Amino acid sequence: MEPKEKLLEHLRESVVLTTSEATVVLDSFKERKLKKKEILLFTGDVSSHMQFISDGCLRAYYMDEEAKEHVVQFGVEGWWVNDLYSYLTQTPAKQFVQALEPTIVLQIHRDALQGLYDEIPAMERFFRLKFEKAYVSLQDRTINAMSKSAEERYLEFRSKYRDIEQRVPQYMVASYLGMTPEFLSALRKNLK
Amino acid sequence: MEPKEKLLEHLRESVVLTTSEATVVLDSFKERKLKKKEILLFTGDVSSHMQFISDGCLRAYYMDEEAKEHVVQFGVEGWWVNDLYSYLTQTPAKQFVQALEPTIVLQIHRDALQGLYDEIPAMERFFRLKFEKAYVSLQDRTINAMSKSAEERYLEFRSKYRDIEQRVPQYMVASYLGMTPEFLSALRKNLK
DNA sequence: GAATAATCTTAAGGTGTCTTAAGAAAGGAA
DNA sequence: TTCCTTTCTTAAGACACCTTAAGATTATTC
Repeated sequence: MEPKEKLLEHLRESVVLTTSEATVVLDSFKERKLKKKEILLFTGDVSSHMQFISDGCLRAYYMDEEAKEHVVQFGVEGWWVNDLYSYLTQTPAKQFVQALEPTIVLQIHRDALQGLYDEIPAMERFFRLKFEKAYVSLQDRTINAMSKSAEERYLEFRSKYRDIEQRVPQYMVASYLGMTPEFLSALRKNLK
Repeated sequence: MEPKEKLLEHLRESVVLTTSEATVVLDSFKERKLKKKEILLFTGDVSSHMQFISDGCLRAYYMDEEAKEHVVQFGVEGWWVNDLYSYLTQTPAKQFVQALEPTIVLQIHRDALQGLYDEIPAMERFFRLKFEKAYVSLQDRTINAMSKSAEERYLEFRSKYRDIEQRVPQYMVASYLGMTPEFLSALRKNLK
């Protein structure tokens, strides 16, 4: 399926759009292709687009003071990725966003999106709903991160995102789950 | 200041409301007073209201399998509290919401809020913006919880929410930060 | 298909945080 | 004021998870 078809289908899972609204919306997005390992957003740049993943897989991560990477988020087809803090506050990003596979994203500039919010109420509703859900699932992750053991977190991740586990390196999963790759490796051994 | 005045001021920090819109909005909220320790939402109940805190202080928490409490969130004047998962999915709440002081909240039923979304686009915008910000700050908390030491988390909490630290028992702060009260106590001793 | 890079595993020793148990201090109710 | 409840502290021993370092696999590139 074409990237923009995917996006439209994705939007219509949550809100109602007329044909003419759909045209306006889709025309606001530009396609961007990324090679494996290519970086979509660099630390220090200001994020100025929202990005819908049409194909492929990305991660958002940051480097701490000791230059260690921490994976904040994965994204696959049908998800949105960004350094949202940078996007919302227009300050330099603290995160990188990087393709882990050949990837296609659809980007909309924040000015254009602001225009859509004013013109097409369904778009404002779409993002209101999107953020509500995102908040709830992030809260779930936070609670897990703080109160569950490494093994429990891994098992939950595996049952929830089996597809992602198979597509990304194990050390990135470890990082996403807040443990060392060595510990995850040992833990996995014990499971079998 | 009157509860509804506070709410209106709060809304107008983010969006524009005409006088007549303001009236419609405020009429949709009902005031509810809570005594210290009173419970606003019980585990097992379905959350059907969004709640704005006009005065006082609350916490949201859940009990794990071993009957230990985990504080998910604090809220003071000008914040919103809820078990959002229960509210959004209309399933039984996993969290309690409890007043930690004599508290006044303004509640709006989800059906009424849905009506406002349809009638008054500024309200949809308000919550879109609210959830964007909430998501970003929760993400910050998640990153901290996963990658920082107990001491760092506590110091950050203290500098960010000094007011809350002074209003709630220390063991609840420990729980919110994902550590035991004993450890927080020891940690604080070392700081001086 | 060889060479190089990326990823995963193993293991020993260390540290941060928890558990348990007890007592001390502070707060609220009568 | 006094009593009872809630909250906070102290300390010893335990354990989950980390660090470091090295070698073993598996992918990627030319």
